[in-house]
Amino acid sequence: MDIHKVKPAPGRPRSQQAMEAVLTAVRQLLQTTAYKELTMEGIAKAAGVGKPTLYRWWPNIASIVMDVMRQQAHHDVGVPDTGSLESDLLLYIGDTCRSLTQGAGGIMRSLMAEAQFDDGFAQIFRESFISSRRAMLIALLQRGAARGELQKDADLELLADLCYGPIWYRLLNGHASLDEPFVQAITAHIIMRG
Amino acid sequence: MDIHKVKPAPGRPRSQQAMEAVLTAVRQLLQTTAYKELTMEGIAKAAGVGKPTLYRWWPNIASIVMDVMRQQAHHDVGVPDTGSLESDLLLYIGDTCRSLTQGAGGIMRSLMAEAQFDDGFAQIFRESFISSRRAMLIALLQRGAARGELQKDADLELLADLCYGPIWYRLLNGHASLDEPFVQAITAHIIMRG
Amino acid sequence: MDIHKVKPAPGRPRSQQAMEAVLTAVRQLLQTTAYKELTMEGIAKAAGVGKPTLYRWWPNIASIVMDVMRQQAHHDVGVPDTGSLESDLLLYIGDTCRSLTQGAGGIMRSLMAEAQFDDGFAQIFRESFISSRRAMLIALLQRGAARGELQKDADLELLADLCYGPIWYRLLNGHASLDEPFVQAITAHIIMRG
Amino acid sequence: MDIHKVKPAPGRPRSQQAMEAVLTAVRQLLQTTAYKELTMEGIAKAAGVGKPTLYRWWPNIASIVMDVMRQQAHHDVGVPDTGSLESDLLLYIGDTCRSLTQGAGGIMRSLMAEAQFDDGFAQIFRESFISSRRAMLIALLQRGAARGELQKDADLELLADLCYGPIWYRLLNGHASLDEPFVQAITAHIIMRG
DNA sequence: TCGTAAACGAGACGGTACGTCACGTCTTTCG
DNA sequence: CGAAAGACGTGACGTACCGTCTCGTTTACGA
Repeated sequence: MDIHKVKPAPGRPRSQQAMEAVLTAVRQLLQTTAYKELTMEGIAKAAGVGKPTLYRWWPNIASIVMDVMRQQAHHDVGVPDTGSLESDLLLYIGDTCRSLTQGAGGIMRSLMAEAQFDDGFAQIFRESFISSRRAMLIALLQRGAARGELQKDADLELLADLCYGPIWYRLLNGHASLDEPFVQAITAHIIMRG
Repeated sequence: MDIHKVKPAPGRPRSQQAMEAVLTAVRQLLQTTAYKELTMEGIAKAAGVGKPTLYRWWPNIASIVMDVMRQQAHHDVGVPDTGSLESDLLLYIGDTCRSLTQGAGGIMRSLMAEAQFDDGFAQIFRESFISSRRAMLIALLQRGAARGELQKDADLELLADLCYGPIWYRLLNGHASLDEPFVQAITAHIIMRG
Repeated sequence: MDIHKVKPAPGRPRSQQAMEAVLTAVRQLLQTTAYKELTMEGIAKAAGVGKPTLYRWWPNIASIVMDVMRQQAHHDVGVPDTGSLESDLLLYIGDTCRSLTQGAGGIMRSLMAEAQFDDGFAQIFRESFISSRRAMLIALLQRGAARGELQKDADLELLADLCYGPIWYRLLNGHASLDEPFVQAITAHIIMRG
Repeated sequence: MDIHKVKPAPGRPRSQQAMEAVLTAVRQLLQTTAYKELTMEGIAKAAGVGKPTLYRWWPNIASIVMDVMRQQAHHDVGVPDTGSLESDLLLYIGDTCRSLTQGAGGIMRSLMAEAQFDDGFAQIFRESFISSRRAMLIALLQRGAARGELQKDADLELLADLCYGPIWYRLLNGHASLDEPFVQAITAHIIMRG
C-alpha cells in the first residue's frame, strides 16, 4: 500500500467523464445517424464537450468511432477450439458474418472506407481490426494444420485472404448476403483446398 | 431506312467541349492529387468551366471520377478466350491485378470507399464496375464449365466472390501484393475447387 | 460601488479587432467603389475577416454600411442653439446640406434606397438616421416656438417634413443642388409659415 | 407628304405578342411578389418568353417595370383647371397622394430606389416620371401665378420641391400618411408662401 | 412560291456572389 | 494550469441568377 500521496498534477484535472461522455454520445449518435453524418462539432455538442478537448484525444472522427467499436469488439467473435478445424471454422466464420449482419457491418464498412482516404487511420484500423482478426484466424488454421487437417505446405496467409476476402467483398458490395450457406461454402472451400 | 426524323432537343446543345474538358482536367488532377483532395471548385477552375455546369451533369465528384475511369476501363482488361479455363483465368486475373497495381488501384479504392457512403453512387458504381466485371468473369467460367473444366454443379457466383474477394481485400488493406504468385494461387484455387 | 460582479460569458470573447477591421475596410472600399458594388465576399477579404464572422454580426451589407455611417454621423451635423430660430435653422440645414453634398450624400442615397427593399433594415435605418435627425430638428423648432418665433399652433411634424422633404427630394433626384440659396429659401419658408 | 415608301426591315418583325405578354406577366407578378423578388428568369418563364427576347428589348428589370407603370400612369392623376389655384392644388395633390396610397406607392418606392443604383435607369425614370409630373405641377402653378394668386417673383421650382418633397419623404419613410389633412396642409402652405 | 433574314422559344454556357457548414486553431474564463 | 466554451479565419459547399451564346423554328417580306 502506498502511503505517499500521489503528487497531483497542477491545474485542472483531466476529465475522465469527458472521454466517456464522448464515446457514449458517439455510440448513441451512430444509432440514429450514418457514420458519414458525424461531425466533430456535432459530437462535441452531443457529448457536452469542447471541440479542443476532442482534438486533444483523437485526431479525427474515425478514431473516435474505432474506439467505440473496440470497446465492444471482442464480445462478438471469440476463437473457438473444438478440436476439429471444420467446426472451428464454421463457428468462427459464422460468428463473424452474424456480427457483421447484425449491425456492426455498416460501421465496419464505413471504417474500411475511411481507411482508404486517411493513411494514419488506415494503419491503426488495420492493426486494430484487420490484422488482429487475421491473426486469430491464422492461429485457428495453424492448429488445424498441426492436426494434419490441412496440407503441410498450405499457405495460411492466402487461406486467410480466401476467407476474409469474399466476406468483405460481399459486405462492401452487398450483392449477396453473408448467410449460413455462404459460411458453409467458404468453410468447405478452405478445408478442401488447404 | 429510317423515315422518322429524330426530334432535336430545343435550346443550346450540350457542349461536348465542356464535358471533355472536365474529364481531361480531372484525369490530370488525379496524377498530382489524391482523390480526396479533389473539390468541385478546383475541378471547375482547372477545366475552365462554371461550377453550375459541373452540377448540371454530375451530382458529385465520385461520379465525375467514375466517368473518367469508365473511359479507359475497357482498355486495361479484356476477356480472353484461349480454349482453356486455366489460361483464361491466368490472363484475366493477371490483367486485372496488373491494372490495379499500375495506377488504377488507388482510384478504384477511393471509388469503392465512396460507394460505402453514398447510396446513389454505390448503385452506379456497382453496375458500372463491379457487376460488369463479375459478369465477364462468370461468362469466362461458364465457358470453362461447358467444356467440363469445372464441376457441373459449381456455384459460379461463389467462385466469382472467391476470385474478386481476395483481390479487393488485398487492394483495400495492402497487407500483401497482387503479384504473379497471387494470380496463380487464386487461379489454381478456382480450378481445383470448381 | 458595485458589488455585483459582471458574469463574463464563457468562451473566446468577440474580437474588437475584427469589428473595427470590417468597418475600416468598408469605409475605404466606399471611397473607390459604389455602394452597390460591395459584396460580402469582398468586404471579408478586404477586412481580412472570415465571411461567417461577417454574418455573425451583421445580416447584410446595408447594416455594415450603416454602422460605418453612424460612426461619423454626429461629427458632421450638430444642433446649434444661438437664441434665434432663423440662425439655428440656417446653421442646422446648412450643415445638413453641406454634409450631404460633401460625400455622405451618395451613401445616404444608397441606404435610403436599400430601406425601400428590406423592411428589417428600413426600421433600423429610420430609427438610427431619419427619426433621430427629425427629433433634433423638432427640438430646435420647439425652442423657437417657445420663444414665440413660430405660431402657437404650428404643426412641428409637418414643418419637419417641409424641411427634410425637399432636401431628400433633391438629393434623390439630383435635379437641383443643396446650395446656400436653397438653405436660405427653406429656412425663410419655415419661419414665415410657422 | 412622303412619297418614299418606308423600307421595311427584312426578317421576322418584332412580336407584339411577346412584348405584351411580358408586361402583362410582370403586372401580375407584381401583385403577389415584391419588386425586389423579380428576376429576369422568372419574368421570362412567367411570360413564356425567352430570356434573350427580354434582353433584346429591355436592359434590366427596372425598365420593364417602368413600362408597366407608364402604361397606367396617366389614368391616375390628371391636371385640373378649375380657375382657382387652391382647388387645382387640392385636386392635383390629392389625386397624387391617393394614387400612391392605393397601390402605386410600393412600386414607385422601388423605382425611386432603383434609380439610386443605376444611372441609366435614373435618367429615364426622372424624365418619365419625376420631371413630367413636376412640369404639370409647375404649369398649374404658373396659371395661378398669371392670375395673381402667387407672388410675382415666386420661385416655382422651389414651390414644386416644397410640394413633392414632403410627399416622397413620407412615402419613402412611412412615418406619416399621405392623407387629406396632409394634402390640405401642403396646399395651404404653397398658397400662403407663394 | 420560294429563299432570306430577323426574331422567336429554349436552354446550356462561364461566371459571381450568395449564405451555410465544418474544419482546426486561438483566446478567454473557470475549476 | 488544463479543460471547457466558443469566436476566429479558412475554404468548399450547392444554389440562384446573371447576361451571352447557340440551336432549330417561325414569320413575313422581296425576288
